[in-house]
Amino acid sequence: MSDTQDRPTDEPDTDQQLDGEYDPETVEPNWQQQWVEDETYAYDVDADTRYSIDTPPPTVSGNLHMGHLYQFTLQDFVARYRRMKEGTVYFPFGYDDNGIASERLTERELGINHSDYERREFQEKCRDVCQDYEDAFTKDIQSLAISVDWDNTYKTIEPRVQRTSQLSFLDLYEQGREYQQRAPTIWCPDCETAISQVEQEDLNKHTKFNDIAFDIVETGDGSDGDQFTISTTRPELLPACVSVFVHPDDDENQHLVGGTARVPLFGQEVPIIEDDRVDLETGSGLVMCCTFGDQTDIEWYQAHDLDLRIAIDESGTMTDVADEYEGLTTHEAREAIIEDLDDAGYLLESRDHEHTVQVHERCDEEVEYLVTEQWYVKLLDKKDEYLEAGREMDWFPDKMFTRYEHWIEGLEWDWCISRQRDSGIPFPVWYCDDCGEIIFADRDELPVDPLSDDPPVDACPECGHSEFVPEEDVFDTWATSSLTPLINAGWDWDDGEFTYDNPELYPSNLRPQGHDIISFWLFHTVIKCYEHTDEVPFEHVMINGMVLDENREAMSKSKGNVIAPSEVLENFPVDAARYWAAGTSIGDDFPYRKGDLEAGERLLQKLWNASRLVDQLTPQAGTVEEVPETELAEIDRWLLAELDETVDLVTERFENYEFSKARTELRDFFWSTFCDDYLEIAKQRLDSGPNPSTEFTLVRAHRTFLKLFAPLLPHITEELWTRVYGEEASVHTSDWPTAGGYEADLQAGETAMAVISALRGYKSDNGLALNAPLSNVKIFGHVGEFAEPVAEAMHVDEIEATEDEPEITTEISGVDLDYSLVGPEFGNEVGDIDAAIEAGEFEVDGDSLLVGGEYELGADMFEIERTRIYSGEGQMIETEHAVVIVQE
RNA sequence: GGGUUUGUGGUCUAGUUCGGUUAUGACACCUCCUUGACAUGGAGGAGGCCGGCAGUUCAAAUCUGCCCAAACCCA
Repeated sequence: MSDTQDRPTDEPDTDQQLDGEYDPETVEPNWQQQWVEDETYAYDVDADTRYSIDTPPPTVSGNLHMGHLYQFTLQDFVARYRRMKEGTVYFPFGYDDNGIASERLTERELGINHSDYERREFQEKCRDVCQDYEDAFTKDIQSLAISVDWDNTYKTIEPRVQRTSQLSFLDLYEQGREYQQRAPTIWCPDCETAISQVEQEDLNKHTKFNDIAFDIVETGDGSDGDQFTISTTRPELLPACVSVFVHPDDDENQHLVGGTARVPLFGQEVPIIEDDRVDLETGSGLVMCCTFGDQTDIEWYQAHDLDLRIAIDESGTMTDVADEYEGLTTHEAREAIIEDLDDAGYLLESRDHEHTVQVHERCDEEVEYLVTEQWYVKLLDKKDEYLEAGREMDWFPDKMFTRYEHWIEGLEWDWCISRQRDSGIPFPVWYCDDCGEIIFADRDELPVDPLSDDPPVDACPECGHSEFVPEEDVFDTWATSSLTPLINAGWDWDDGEFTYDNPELYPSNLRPQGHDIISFWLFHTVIKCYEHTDEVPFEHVMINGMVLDENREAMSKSKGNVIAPSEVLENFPVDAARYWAAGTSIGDDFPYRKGDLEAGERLLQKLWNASRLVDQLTPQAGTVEEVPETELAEIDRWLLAELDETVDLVTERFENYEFSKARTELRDFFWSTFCDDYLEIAKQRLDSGPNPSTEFTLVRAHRTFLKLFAPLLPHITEELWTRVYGEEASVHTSDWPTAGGYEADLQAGETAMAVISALRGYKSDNGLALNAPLSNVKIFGHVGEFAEPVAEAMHVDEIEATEDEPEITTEISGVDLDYSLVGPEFGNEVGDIDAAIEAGEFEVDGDSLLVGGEYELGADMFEIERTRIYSGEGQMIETEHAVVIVQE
């Protein structure tokens, strides 16, 4: 590392030149601290224009990973661009710390179980554990230069958010969008709570497929019968068996339908019924129905009005229905029952089997289906409306809308929002102990906890009874996190109506999030906000992909391929990591790539060195005077005109969240046009004394580059902005650049740059130093006023440029056809034309081309390809639009 | 099992909406060059016929169909 970097950053000195190498190790942490101290990213309520981002609040469940780094960096590109473009940005930060994830973290961290504590006590422990993680997380986010406004943060467990969440519950109930029902529910026996459809996922498990004999009590048609076989993976459900099903096409077992069977060991007699939902391919073709083993059991239970036999309780323990097995866990009961079946001669076979089971995504425990009383939000009756709501938002990339669409189309359950957990936001609800009437909290009193607060009435309005039972359940965590746009806008209830602290923040401009939670966070947010406000919560939705390892595989602890951000940042500057993150196509999964980090590091070095040169060439950089366009030298105007195009292009890229293209196009223009070409020219022009036109151009271009790079590379641009120009205000709060309306002969410029490039190649090929003089160069082509700059940059003594044809002999070597014109005109004769040209059977006749004596092609359809032969002094080089003759 | 998305040189990627001449760029690789901002630089080179097959067309990476592979979502 350089030892010349001990300059204090708080004393900008415009006269002091940049020197040495860029030292991100000290520069980056300095600025991160400075930005937080200066509140550089504070939201300005009074600004005329603004942009708001509904930041995803991470669940507090562990440490920062690459996904966080990637996702928050993408959001930060938008935030920084918009802050410069619009003036101010609302970029808050939240922690989602009220759900099962943080409960399980607390249990893990402290080695405790929630059921051993009072709810209050356990909640306190959760808060403490979460607080530590949140503090560490905040530091991490700051060290990534995420430009969050740290004055606007929230936690989903804090009282203000609890109030919002309970308010939402009451409003949806009043609108008739919620109901309470006792029904089969998806249940996690490990977490001991109801869960919703989205929280379950598939898992392949090894298990045993058991063939069990059932005694026939009587057959359906009175024929003889002794036993039949049922294949099941879940023998512990035998006590809950309420019927046996036969498929209508199952000829072999048709005689059983209408009969009765006896369940082994438990003895209950159950009906044998016909139903086409039986899977003929699996097992014996006969299936037992238990209340409940899976969703089909629920359907059968409802369709055939079967008995209810509940053999498993909330904790996955066998009930008294299981007779002697009562008190065993389901796993223990399974073992015991198989053994006893075997002893009794009812177990015919037990074989290995692999199948897919539904598990709770948080703990991988197999779900059960229990009949319990739960609260639901209605979804199924408004699918079409919610689809339409999704269409009202702009999706980036738009293909991600399909996921939202399919999720809604596939919905089969209303949303169960009650959870039997400790850490969460309570339902603001009590029940009359006598008649069961539901008593809701007053909106003005929220937040309430029915476990410690009294209901708002002394007597039941229905029956007059004065004893009440509190609702003990808490909300599903998504019931609260689906309100983030409203939390950000300060949605509240005051004086009999809904209000906003910051009405300008709703709807939000942008919802950024991963594609994995479209069906969780995005869907639930859209429907809840839509029901509360009658409008969709977002203008744009930006969906990011997942971070993969270098072999394009998902990072996971079990694969051991997880890369920690801290590991990356030990070896690379944050700006380099951001350069990598900008390499994505939005929505696609994105591999970690060391090469990109290295390329980012090189760009930082290039930017630093180019800035050093600009700084050296323009001693008065901070105070350079604007030169009117009419007084600018042609070459300077050309650079500024090219820059205009890049400004427009990069702006459009940011508007469309095309960070990868913004990065590539900006880098290319900066590196090849500005550094390779223009700086070389400027260097020579300023060599011969002061030149206001070039100095102004250098400064204008350089300042523009710093701004364009600022969203992607916030540290180095800030450092240069301050040091080169002595600016006191941050580059990140400066205005986004706009095109200056410069006009120049871009075609001539392009040709001239190609000539420079060709001369550079000539010198390289001929073993000459780049600064070696060339005595004479002739350019045949349109380079306008740029011959002189070319001569300066390439150290040419004498240069001549002419648009005349070069004084060389040519030989026709072929014909290039414009197939977009020739094709439609000649159709399937194109093959003949090609063949004739190939055979040399063509001649030029004035403006047209005669081919094979048969076809006549117009002037716009072809171009004659010539080989140039030069035998004069010097050497000929060809570029696309010019021929150059060089003499050393 | 169904659906969605993706499949371009060793790696990553542009181009695919509205088919059209030599398929873009970066990283890695090879050769040459100490040039006074930068060797984390510059010049040059090799490497792909666009997952596979079939079709439409004068013309297909680009359109259609089928197949294969991967990821995700849902059964």
